Amino acid sequence: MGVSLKDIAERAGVSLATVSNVVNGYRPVGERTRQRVQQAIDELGYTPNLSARHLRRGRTGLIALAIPELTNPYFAELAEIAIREAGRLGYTLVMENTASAYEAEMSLLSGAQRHVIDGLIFSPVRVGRDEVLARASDTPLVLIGEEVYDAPYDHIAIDNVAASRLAVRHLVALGRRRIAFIGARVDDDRQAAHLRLRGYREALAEAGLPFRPELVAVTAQFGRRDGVRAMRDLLALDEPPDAVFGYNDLIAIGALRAVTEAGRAVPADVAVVGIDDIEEGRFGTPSLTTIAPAKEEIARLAVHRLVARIEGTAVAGPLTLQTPFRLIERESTVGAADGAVR
Amino acid sequence: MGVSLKDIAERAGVSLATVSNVVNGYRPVGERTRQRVQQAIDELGYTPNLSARHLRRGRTGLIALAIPELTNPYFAELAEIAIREAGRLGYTLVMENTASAYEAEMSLLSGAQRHVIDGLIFSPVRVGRDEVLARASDTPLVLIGEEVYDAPYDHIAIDNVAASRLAVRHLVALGRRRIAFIGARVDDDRQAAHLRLRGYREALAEAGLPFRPELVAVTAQFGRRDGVRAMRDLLALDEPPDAVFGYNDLIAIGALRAVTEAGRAVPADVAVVGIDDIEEGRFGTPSLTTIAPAKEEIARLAVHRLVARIEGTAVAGPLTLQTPFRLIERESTVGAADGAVR
DNA sequence: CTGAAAGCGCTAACAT
DNA sequence: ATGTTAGCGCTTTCAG
Repeated sequence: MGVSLKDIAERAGVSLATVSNVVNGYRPVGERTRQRVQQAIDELGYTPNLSARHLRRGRTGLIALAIPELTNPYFAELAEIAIREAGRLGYTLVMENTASAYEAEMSLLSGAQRHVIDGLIFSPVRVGRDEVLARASDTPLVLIGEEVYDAPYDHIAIDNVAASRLAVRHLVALGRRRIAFIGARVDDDRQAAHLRLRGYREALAEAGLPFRPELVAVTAQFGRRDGVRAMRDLLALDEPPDAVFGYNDLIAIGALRAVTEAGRAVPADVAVVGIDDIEEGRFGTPSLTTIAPAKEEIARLAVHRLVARIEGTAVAGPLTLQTPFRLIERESTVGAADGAVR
Repeated sequence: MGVSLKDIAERAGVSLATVSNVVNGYRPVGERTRQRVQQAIDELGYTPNLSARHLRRGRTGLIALAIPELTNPYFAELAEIAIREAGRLGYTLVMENTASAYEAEMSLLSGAQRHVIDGLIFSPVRVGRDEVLARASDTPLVLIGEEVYDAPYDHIAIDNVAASRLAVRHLVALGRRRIAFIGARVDDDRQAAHLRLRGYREALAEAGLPFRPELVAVTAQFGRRDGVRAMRDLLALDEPPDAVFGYNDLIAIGALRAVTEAGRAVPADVAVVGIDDIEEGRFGTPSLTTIAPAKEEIARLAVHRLVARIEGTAVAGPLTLQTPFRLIERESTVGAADGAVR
């Protein structure tokens, strides 16, 4: 073992409690005592044993961020911010990879990690409102990304319907008439894919454009490959689309690849827009027009809310927080301007 | 608090030790006793308190993966595998973001996380041989990615010199004569960038091509933007390169973007190759030729070696393990073939 | 402002 | 095969 509180107490000639108070600052400590203790700490190189602290406090200092995949840059960017914020608040963040699997999501949700984590930030994919409501665990939970109506949990996300509307309006404004949507499993109306589809339909309706089911492509996952496949199918239609709105940037990037492979021009023949504003989209050719969510804010809010719940701090404001987003126009819809990467 | 061992012991009418043995299996337990205990566990919904276990065992069950940035897809892919492997071995992996900062790397190396993590997998960027050798902490350490000669630690990486040689030979074989290299801080000869530069020079020498200092571009970081900037400079030369070898895929992707922006053709005017085989490179236009390291093997080896050191298991084999790699030819060097994404 | 001591839940050494 | 118990290092009453 290393240096413990006891060692410091002996060295400084004070009690355990006093050392603890110097370290934690719960109670005032006399200036001279404090200095002696601090000196002993420095000399012996003391670091608190967190396991002991956690055992005593009944908390572990660990919070989990459960996401479908770390290799989706959107989640990697989110995770990077969340890790930093958690650290600032004295917590360590661990990543849980659900791989979009129902079992993994349920396991996390129902508290398989009790005694391991103090709280959970969860981005559900397969699990819906019913499962969240039925949850038995009392581990604090913050939801991100998905809409789970009326659940008694904090929920942080962009307004998916409005964001999608904005994306599609942009395509409409460019004069596109046959606008396709590529998303995943839209049959399940609890999912964000459904909300984004709804925004898509609303924007079409606003513009007086008909909704054409054949222009909606369903994918199994949310990756680049899914976008490629779906786009190939769309291009094979008798009347292929002149624009595509992808559920996320990865799907949109896949679509971009498929259009280019097919020898058609972006945006001349097909304009493409996604959601997420991942860095990859800024540097591709063509660069990708996208809806940029306030990732910094989402991650920061999620961590702070969760920590507040864990520590029992009063939390003001509604459970559901909608974070801002904006349209970033790039080459995939408006073509190359000065040619510079933004 | 929740349900503890004691609660189970009372319910099942046995001692604490017996319950512990049912849970951990250290000692044999009679079949009937086991069943009674198991039933109590199920009924009361017991999960072990890890803080207590860790306090008692003197270990936390946490290992850290310290990388320069999670948003570099190479590291995200590595992390995803490492998280999975750690979980299989009963450990939880936490990510430490050094942001390529010297202080952050030193802090981790010198054991600021003592009592928090049982071991560290570390991908150094700023820190070199001297710092690693001077390390005082006794937390087990496994190095990945960088060459730190003669340090008494496990080290897992590809042969950077050989990998670079392979990449540049490929460009030579395509008939390129003015081959540039884009890397970071090559002045420091302890870094991988230096090794990759050496491989580059060796391949040039083999081919009887002169080494031209003006064709070596130095970047501050390892991102796409760095690649763009460096490539712009290279293109501004009186005699611009006809091929570029990027330190990693992100830099190569930035270079790709710069070439395209400048209105030149890839690979006709400039061929581009990187290292890492990140998924992004497979779906860009043009797709990126790259050296693919065995990421699965690197991550798996790193975790297993580290856990072996933590648990004091005898570890066979040398400290330094070189993992395989291979060249993947794509459009950025050989042009579009059938147009299909691999 | 400081000290003494209980006890968080668990594992492992020692008994039986 | 099972029981008893010390003690890991810390925080936090309760005393002084």
